[in-house]
Amino acid sequence: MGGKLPRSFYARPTAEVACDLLGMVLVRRLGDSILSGRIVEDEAYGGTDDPGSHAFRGSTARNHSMFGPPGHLYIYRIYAVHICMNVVCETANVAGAVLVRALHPLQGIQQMERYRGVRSERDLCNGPAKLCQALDITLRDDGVDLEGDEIWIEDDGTRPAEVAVSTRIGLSRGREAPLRFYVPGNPYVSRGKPSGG
DNA sequence: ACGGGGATCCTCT
DNA sequence: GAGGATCCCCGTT
Repeated sequence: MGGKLPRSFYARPTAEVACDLLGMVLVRRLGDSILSGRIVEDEAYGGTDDPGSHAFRGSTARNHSMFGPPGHLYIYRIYAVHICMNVVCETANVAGAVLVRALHPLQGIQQMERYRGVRSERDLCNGPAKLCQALDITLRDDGVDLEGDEIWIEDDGTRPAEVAVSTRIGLSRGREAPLRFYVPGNPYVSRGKPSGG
């Protein structure tokens, strides 16, 4: 147990945070409702030294949050349609963020089904854009502080039985780096295929 | 189960 | 002006 993760948890090397986030519970408060799910898959993205990262070419208007203080969200739109959610790591002015890729739904499943428009529990949060839709996380949440009371991550004492590592999914550059972490055999992991190297 | 294509628009070159 | 850290739908095995 330990409750809401403090900023110090995020103020570490990004790959280390990505590994440690497996098993933690992402919580979204919407009014009086609580939606939550356990993180079963994520990826680490570095700074100006990581060609697969949005921060590779330095700070811009879009990736600004990646260079900010740890423990905040970096949200972006992808393929014109979808939203992805990242947790900012490292220290201020050093870019680094963990892309949350899949959740095992826990609380508020009926509400997630409404936001997603699907009934299958396994399809609610098994992809980075799916989980944002399920938890009603939008571009307006870019920069949100995870020490606040809208979105946060908790440690409920549960740890994954096993952790596996692979290359990241969907990249054309930075494909070789083994920075994707997931719980092998977990049915809520996304269907994407690692980019390989 | 797996794979290809379209949607659709903002950001940076 | 090109190209996405994706999803969904529709094919074929």
